[in-house]
Amino acid sequence: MKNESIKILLVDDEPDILEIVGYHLKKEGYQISLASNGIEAVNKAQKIKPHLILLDIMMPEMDGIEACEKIRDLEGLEDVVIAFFTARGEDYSQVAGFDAGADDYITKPVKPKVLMSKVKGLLRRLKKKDMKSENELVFEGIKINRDQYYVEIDGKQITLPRKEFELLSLLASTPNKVFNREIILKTVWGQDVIVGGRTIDVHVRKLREKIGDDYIKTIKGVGYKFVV
Amino acid sequence: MKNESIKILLVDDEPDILEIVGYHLKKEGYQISLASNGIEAVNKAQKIKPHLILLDIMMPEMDGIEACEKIRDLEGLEDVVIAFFTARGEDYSQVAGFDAGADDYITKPVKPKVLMSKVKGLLRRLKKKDMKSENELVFEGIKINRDQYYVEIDGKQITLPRKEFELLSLLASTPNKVFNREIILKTVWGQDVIVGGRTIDVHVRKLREKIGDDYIKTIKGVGYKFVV
DNA sequence: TGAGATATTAACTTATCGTTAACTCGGGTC
DNA sequence: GACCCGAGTTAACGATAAGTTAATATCTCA
Repeated sequence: MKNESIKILLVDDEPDILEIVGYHLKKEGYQISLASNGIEAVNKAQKIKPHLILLDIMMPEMDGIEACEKIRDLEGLEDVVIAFFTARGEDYSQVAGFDAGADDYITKPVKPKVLMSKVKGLLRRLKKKDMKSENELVFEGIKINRDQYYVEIDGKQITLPRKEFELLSLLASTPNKVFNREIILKTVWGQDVIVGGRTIDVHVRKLREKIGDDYIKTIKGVGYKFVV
Repeated sequence: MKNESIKILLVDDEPDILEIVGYHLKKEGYQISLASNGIEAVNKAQKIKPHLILLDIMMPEMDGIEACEKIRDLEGLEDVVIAFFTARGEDYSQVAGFDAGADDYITKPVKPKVLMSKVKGLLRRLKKKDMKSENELVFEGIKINRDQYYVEIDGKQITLPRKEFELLSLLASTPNKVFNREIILKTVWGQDVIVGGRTIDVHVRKLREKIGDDYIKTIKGVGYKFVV
């Protein structure tokens, strides 16, 4: 996931903090939203579904702990990463924070560089989670999941043998692009494997047998392509 | 979670440190494992799946930063808490450490009392997470409890030997994901353990014997996956 | 240390997958 | 229409991955 598609919600009642921290985060390309109290934070979190929330504890209206609990209960925000800002010496115990569902603590004042790498670290967890489900190609009527090694046709799950799966996977990776035999061989079979001239055809046929004739189209004299 | 069931991996190239810090941690009841360089650290982390790793930065073979990155990428260790030991004045910047995925820093020399409360603080995060899921994977007809090391099939409790349990545990940790033999070996057996080609199969067979044939599916030429 | 449990290996079987070979089909060209 | 070429089709064969079993090694714990 690129920084540009990552949303961070920054919550603090001191405008100075919002400005300076926001500035640094924006410079890295993150999408920043701001809130200056707990109620606002909960509302914005609900609305924009951020990936990461940096939450001051001491705030008017609703403090960070309470906001954190509320946010954790919101629909669709189970996976958001929440970190508390605490001024060094504030006597809120970290225990309360972790109990409320925080993932980390950042002590103010914080050097920009340290902040940035903390943020990166926190987002790392997120990325891993995302990657899990990211390996999925979804088209009308067909879904290809590379992790789970299965294909779903009109909602029915089927399992393909390895070569067939890899062939389909390759073609579907860029729909409509024609892959010539050479490229297919190199990618699915490997650099220097020598196979007969009809091998690919046979696999294509077996594939079509299983997923239907509609998805793989032959371009005579050129190669094959995946169409939706 | 009780201290007795918490595993801490302690990594430092100075035997003195290992001994003294290890002593204090043991006194608190934690399970301690030791390593004296980065490579060893990665291997042990893989194998014993500690909850917390205290990692020296300056080490021969592989430094702490690199080890930290490697560990973060291991299967099933996404949630381990990692803290760096740094000698005061060492010029490794904290930024590099956080970038590598560290959760905290501890500056050597450290007073036992301070160390203990740091450790407790770090483990607090863990507790929170653990309480959430109680480390229990629940599916239709099967329940896997990693803390208590037991499996329940249709309400009947069974006990699995270690390897079988870990294998099941790994597969079930992300249902439907296909784990290839390499990953399975690395995770269940450890980095560089060399075993014959049929070892995994045999364990799978024994597992299926006990939990039934329905949960573990073979994807020929790829690996195994857990299905519900 | 020794018994019982657990893990690994070896040797063999089975099933599935990948490939080939031989044949067919169809469109384009002379 | 005869010929050619690229692709489709089919079944059969061989390779390879996984299953199975029993024997052996290793670990664990009293």
